[in-house]
Amino acid sequence: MGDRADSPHISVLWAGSLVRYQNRLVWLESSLKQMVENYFEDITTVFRDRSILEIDYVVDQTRIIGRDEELKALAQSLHAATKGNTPSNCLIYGKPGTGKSLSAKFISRQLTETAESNGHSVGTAYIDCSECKSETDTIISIGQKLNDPDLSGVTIPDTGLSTAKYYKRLWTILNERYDTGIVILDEIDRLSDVDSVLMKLSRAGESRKIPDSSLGIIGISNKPRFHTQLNERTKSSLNERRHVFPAYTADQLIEILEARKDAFKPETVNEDVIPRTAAVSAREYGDARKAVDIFRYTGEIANRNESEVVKSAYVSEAVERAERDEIIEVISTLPYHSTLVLQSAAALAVDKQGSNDVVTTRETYSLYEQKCSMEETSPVSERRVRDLLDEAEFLEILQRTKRSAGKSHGSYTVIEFIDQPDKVLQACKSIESTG
DNA sequence: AATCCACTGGAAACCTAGGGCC
DNA sequence: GGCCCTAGGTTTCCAGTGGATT
Repeated sequence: MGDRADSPHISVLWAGSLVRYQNRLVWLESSLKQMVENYFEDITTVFRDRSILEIDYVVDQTRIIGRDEELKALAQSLHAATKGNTPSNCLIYGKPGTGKSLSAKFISRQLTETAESNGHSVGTAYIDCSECKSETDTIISIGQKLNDPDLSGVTIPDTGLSTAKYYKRLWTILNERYDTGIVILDEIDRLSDVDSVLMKLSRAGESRKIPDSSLGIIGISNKPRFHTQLNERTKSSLNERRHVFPAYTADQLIEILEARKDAFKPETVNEDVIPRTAAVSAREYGDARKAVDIFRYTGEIANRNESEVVKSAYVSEAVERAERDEIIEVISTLPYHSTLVLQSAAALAVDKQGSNDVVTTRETYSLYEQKCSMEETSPVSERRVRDLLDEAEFLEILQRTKRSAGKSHGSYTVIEFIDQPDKVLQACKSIESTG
């Protein structure tokens, strides 16, 4: 034990140097704080709560701005379900951003609550058909959303069963759990076997597959002529009511944007920003989603310019950015070879801008083959490329028209871009660079 | 009105991957 | 473990088409 550190003399010395050392540390720390710039402290932001400008944010749980008439009409079609009876099937049409999905979700929630207070159970399944394109996938999703294995006694595995078995399990779930099931099929036109799905769902009740339950379908599409694609038997068994959602007016857009103004700090949004954003959006699209996007971008531009207020001068740049992001969003969902094909077609279109020359499938394919050899990937067949172009046409990136060159020259297809081809080209490249 | 031909798009089949059921 | 199921991407094949020209 007689350790040196135990001797009182040395302990005092140690303690003294320790105190000096600690003081020195404190001094160092405080001077460091003065020297190191805190990059977060200097950021000026006009936002108070940006999440209010996310499209899914629900501003008001009790209503949807500008859609009172449409909600009333939907309620009319569905009201039978509040008393445990079979509701009418509905098809909702309207351009993007006209509040179709929001309204369908809103009304089905209200329906569930009202039915519950009447002592009836309603189950709702919201399906985004752009994410489950096949019939089986759709039925799986519906089943999984409505199911509770403890109550129904069945499970819905992700794969492995035949389509017929998935249907059977869905009927069991409906019988065991609900008086009424509501299936919302958003972007229903993306569904490849739409006739088969609608036919089986709409006939489930009459064919006594679900004797203890009933089923209502709400289809949502932005293609006004969607129902003409359905075959006659589907149409007659669906027997749907159609609801058309008009584009928002400038006044309604103003109201929508005003309701989200709290996303910004008080007094940061100049008076003319909202009317200008609403006017631009109403003139070109009547699309609330885009209007909200543009509104958010004006704030981001203000931040980037280190401005403490959002000025109406930022609106046109915000519009451009919204358009660019929209193209990028669409293209980024496409498979790799699809972007190569689009890039080829867009490059040709840019090249030929201003001339009378047109872009054809054949030329696009040749350029695409060259691109593939540069990228060291093997090209898909020309037939497959026609399908990829078909998909791009469906997504409204481009449109095609068939022409004939006459006797001994055959026919060909002309590809034209709906937006400026250089924007498509830029979008493809930006996706490529981000991986 | 008949002709001609490059191109289109439907159909079938193939392949791989993933998974449940008995 | 063997048999069953489906999705989704792809290739191969080929009948049909459009419209300027003859």
